[in-house]
Amino acid sequence: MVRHAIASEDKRARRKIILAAAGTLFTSGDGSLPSAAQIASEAGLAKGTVYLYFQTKEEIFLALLLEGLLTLLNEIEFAFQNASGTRDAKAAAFLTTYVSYVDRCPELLRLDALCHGVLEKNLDPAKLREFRLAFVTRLAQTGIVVEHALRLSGGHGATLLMRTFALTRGLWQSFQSHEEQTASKTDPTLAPLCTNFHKELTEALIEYWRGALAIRRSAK
Amino acid sequence: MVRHAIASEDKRARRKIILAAAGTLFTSGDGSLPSAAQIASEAGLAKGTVYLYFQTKEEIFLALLLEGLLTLLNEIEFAFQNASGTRDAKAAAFLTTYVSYVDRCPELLRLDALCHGVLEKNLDPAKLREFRLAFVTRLAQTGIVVEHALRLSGGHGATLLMRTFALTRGLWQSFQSHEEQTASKTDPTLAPLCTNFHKELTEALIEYWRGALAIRRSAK
Amino acid sequence: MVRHAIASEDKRARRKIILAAAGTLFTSGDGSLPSAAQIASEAGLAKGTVYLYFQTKEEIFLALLLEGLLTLLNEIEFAFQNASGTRDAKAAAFLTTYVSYVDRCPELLRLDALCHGVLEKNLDPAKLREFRLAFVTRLAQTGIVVEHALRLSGGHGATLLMRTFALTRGLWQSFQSHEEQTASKTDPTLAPLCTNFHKELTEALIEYWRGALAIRRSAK
Amino acid sequence: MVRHAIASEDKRARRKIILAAAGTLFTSGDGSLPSAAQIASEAGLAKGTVYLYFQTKEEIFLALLLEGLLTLLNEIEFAFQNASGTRDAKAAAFLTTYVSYVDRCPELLRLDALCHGVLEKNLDPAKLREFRLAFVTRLAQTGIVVEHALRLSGGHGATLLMRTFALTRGLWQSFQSHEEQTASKTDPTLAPLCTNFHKELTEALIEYWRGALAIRRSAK
DNA sequence: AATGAATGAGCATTCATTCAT
DNA sequence: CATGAATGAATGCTCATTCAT
Repeated sequence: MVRHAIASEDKRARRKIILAAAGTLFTSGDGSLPSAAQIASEAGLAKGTVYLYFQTKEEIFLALLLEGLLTLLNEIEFAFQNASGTRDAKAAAFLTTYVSYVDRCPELLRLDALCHGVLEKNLDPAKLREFRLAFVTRLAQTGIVVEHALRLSGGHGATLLMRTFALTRGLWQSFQSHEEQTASKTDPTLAPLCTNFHKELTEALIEYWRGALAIRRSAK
Repeated sequence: MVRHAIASEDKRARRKIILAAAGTLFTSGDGSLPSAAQIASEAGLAKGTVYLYFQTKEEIFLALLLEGLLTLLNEIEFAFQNASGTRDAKAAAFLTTYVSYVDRCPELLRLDALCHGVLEKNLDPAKLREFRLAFVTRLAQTGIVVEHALRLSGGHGATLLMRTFALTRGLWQSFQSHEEQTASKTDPTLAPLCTNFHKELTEALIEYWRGALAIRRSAK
Repeated sequence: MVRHAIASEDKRARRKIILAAAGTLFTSGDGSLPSAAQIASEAGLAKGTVYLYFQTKEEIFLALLLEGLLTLLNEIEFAFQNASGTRDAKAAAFLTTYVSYVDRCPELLRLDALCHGVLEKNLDPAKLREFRLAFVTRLAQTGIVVEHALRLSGGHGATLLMRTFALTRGLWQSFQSHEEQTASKTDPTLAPLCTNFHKELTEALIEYWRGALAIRRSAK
Repeated sequence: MVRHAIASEDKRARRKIILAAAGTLFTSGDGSLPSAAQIASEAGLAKGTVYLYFQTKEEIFLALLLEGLLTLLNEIEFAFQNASGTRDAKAAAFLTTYVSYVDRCPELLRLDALCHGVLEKNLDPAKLREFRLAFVTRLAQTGIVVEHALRLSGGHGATLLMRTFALTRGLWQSFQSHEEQTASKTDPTLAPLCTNFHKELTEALIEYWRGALAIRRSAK
């Protein structure tokens, strides 16, 4: 039925097809990981074929998460390369771009939230290390771009981004399961949770960045 | 075999026993939720009995999470009530206490991480709302204590705490799965992730609080 | 809460309450036996109390089935006592009455169908014998009335009724699960099953009685 | 371990193996449906494999029931094709054959009795319809053979068979649970039920057929 | 007698993964 | 390489019944 993927470029292409299928299903799904059978079917492949390209189902989603995170770092880098003006202006411009992007990719944060406690469970530790290495390597790169743009000292760029993402993830998880509910019925008792995520994240990041940059500056 | 819990105080006691059993198993476990059978056995009860006190297994752990969060809020409140000195001194004292506490309760963060994607899955939405309401109510209370201590205006105390917890959760998830590995094999390439969680959290929170308090002050 | 049933008349009354509750639930239910908890609740009693009056849940429904069958025999007897005219006229009159009655009591046949394969499974054999004895005793009685009315020889009345009920039960089970479906969608391919139960039963019984009476007559 | 059933003939064979295993267990069992695990084990397959061929456990037994019914219809058809002599002679010959066959296949009636209230419970309605359609289609076919043999008008053959089977089922259920007991302890008080099933069924069917054929004849 | 808390046996089904073809 | 048939581990929950109060 399906052409064999002989050349390694074909292999990579097939991997992409599987990832795309998994992504589509996850995005439109209910939050749980789609089954291997569903992924295969969506990709137009047999169940066994999927396991020729990934060792476990979780590996697929780890790859998907990595892809999402690298894209996010790309965006960040791009935002800083185009930024101009004072340091604070650059930071402000970045935050706006960043929050918008994150807000448009809820599935990234949904997947990220599953990483701890679902993905981990059935994942080769080596693969996990590989994942982290790839992420951190890219993060370091982007960190340098940030350092240049904001005139920070070495390593501080990556740290800043890391904490920025931590705050993002943490807030998203606080607000997440909530969103659905407030959509239908506004419950005044839950007020502290009820601001929407976009606004909340913006405010929190502005606070954090102000503090972080103030310290870095004064530290100089 | 087992005394019937007839008085409502007896019932509450039995509930506690179940929660304690679940907590013990989770803390010493591998990160997944213990089975209902294990919990019952650990509690010295029959499986069916557990379901007289909780509707689903997940409900047990939601209650456990709530308990942990409320205790954390207690600690926070206590820390602020005993704090003295300038605003910054109080904040610094609090952060020290807070980080120490959090560092001593990794299971709280482990459980919290499961909430999204594992607990949610098999949980009565009403129970979830109840959980959030209880948490937010208590959070608001503690928020007021914080406001008094730091002379913040209304609502800012709860927000501050919420974001503090978000940053905590987010960072913990970044560092978590990592800890085990660095314990055994130190891998220099993962440097940005390798600072230990305690130090990282402290630094990040200092940055965030500086920014948050600076804004609040200047806003006045 | 509830008065103790001291006198044995009270006991019988309570038994009736339980039976009535079980009957109500079964009639309005989906075809499966209501749970012991439901019955107790419907009867306004505690679960344990029900087991003071019946040894197993199935025993309740066996009693209910017996009640229904005895009532049916009552009706039959009554029909024959009031019948007049030729033997065939009496038979015809009886069949009309009988079919109408049966058609009005679908729960009796529903319960009867459960007897084999559900009730039996968890029933004290002694109780089962008791049930049959009570039924057969009463059947013999009614059989005699039938014999008088139709001038049959000894034992033939009961046999006639037994087979009449067997045909009823057998046809009902053929048509039963079917009824619901034909209600919504008439499927021409199922034609042989599609006549309604009332008509089918009437025709079949007329055939059977004609044969049975012809034989009895010629046998004389 | 097990050869993969790839060709569709292999698949059909495996289906048969499962059905045979289920049949064996049911026949030698206590009247309840064997567990899925038992069936798989008896068939020499893994539990999961069974579910590749049937969607639910109940579906297996529905298929088994259908098989039994179709075989019965085969027998009937065969009996009539070989019959000769007057109409009554043919009928009498048929009844003898029929009763003998039925008496040899008690598990068919046992399974049939479960259909209402056990099988139905966990069965896709579509499957149920499919089952009925298959049965009725075959019934109509056999009905035509009967009509030719007995010179009945259209549709009466199927009806006759339907009612014959209804009477069979109904009587069997009356006598069934009884058999075991009378085997061990003969209880004279239950006399009306104590004739054995074979004799009772024969008599009842003779009566019914006499009536049915008399009517059909006179109707002409 | 009445209560309702405690018990624990019982089981179909899914689905990630392997491996025969 | 691709396929899809085979595998079998893994488990929450119900509910009839008992028995402490």
